[in-house]
Amino acid sequence: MTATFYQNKDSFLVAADCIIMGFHENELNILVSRRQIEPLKGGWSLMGGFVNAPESIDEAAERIFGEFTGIKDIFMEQVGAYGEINRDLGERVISIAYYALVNIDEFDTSLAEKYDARWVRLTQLPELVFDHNKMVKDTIGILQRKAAVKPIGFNLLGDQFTLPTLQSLYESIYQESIDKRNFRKKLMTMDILEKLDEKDKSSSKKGAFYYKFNKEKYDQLIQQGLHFSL
Amino acid sequence: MTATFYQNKDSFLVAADCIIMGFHENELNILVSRRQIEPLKGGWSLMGGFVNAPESIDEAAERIFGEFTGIKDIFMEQVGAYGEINRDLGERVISIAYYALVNIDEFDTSLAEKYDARWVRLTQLPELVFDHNKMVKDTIGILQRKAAVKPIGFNLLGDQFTLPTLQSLYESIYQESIDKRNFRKKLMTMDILEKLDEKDKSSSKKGAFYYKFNKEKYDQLIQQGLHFSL
DNA sequence: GGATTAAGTGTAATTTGAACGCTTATACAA
DNA sequence: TTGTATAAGCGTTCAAATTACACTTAATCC
Repeated sequence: MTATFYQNKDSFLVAADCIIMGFHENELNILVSRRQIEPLKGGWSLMGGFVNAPESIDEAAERIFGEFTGIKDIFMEQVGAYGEINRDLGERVISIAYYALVNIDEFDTSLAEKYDARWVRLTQLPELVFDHNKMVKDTIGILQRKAAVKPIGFNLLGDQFTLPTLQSLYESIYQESIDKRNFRKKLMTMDILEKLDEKDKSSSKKGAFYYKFNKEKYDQLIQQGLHFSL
Repeated sequence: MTATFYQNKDSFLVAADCIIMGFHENELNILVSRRQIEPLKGGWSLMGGFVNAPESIDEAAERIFGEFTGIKDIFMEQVGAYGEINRDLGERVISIAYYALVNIDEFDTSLAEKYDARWVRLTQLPELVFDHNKMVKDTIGILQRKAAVKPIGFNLLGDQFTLPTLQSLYESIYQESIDKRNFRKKLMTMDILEKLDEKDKSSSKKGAFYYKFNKEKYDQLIQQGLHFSL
């Protein structure tokens, strides 16, 4: 392909880096891997790859995400573009960061092993290569702001979950503890959860009822002017 | 420069597009220009240009902003990366959008004329080339969310302004009317404005007192845990 | 000095958010 | 079988924030 309109312009390698987040044992986790190539081969890194010509940047991010996880159809949004000249020690690369929220329990670890990838607790995130720590930090900011007003947190859970689990998810997103009764009251007022008959007894003798997020009801209430807020 | 680490990877033209916003006659305005080059030469367009190799993407955006306005040191933040394959009809270009908030009255129009640029009311934005309307829409979303919790709106005003003007600024950002007394009460509670002795009599016989945003006081109060909210 | 115009001001009612402790269901051990 | 231990589940009170709402004032112009 030759330039037909824009000539004598510089061109750049463009990468997509994925901040893949999960929730496990009451903590947010991030998937990191050992970098496979030089420079900084073996360093802790986000999942990344180069954008190819025949794909959009969103598609590239989805492809890269799929390569590392085997999962399609996931909640994924752009964080932003990172374009400092020397951000990549190899050569000039502009990177577009994306974050994905996954249900860590449905996660197939076999692919991850291939890339020497592992989940690390957000609170114990190691130093990552290049500007990847900044990407993670920016992601957390987005997550904190967005989870408060959109029901994106449910992407981190299976399709049934208990209220104690949901609460601890929000506690780990906001990094602060929440009053149990106030939290439940707010949820019940919004009326977007469906209570199931089954209980999860793995973490208490009494057991906690499972709930489901009712997306149809949520959409309907939003159309009626409800504002999600947690 | 030859690739030393990353070989056989596709490279891309990268552009920066600027959503330049001002506030005039109680309305948000956006600077648009007639596109100077093919394809779609003459179409309404945001201010844009290609990123050059020796600059970061932020620097490119600042340079392009400066070329069109002559202004340095402006409030400018990234909106995001736009990377659909055919978003630019010329050839494949990945664009990083930035928005800037400027004081429209200090604006030098001579440079703008050179590029056939003009301010148009946000409510009467014409159809722009490529995905520029989407960039504007995304910017408005960011502005609405961010102006509510950070004092970025003041960038759209001169360093002195009246309360009626400030209120109408927020009304045009949120696209809804605000009660005068409640608006003032909230501002006064935050205690971040400094009342001046002078009045602006251009829009009423009584005249409205000028105020200044006190950044030092604001920073200090933020450190003490105050949350800006309007 | 009377009319016009937008600026400036306070209070009551409602809603929202924050704080707080006891009861219940179940498993497991004695 | 009874007792004990554990986390789940539940309601009320108080404070704070938000909303709704109407008259007075300063200055200009005629």
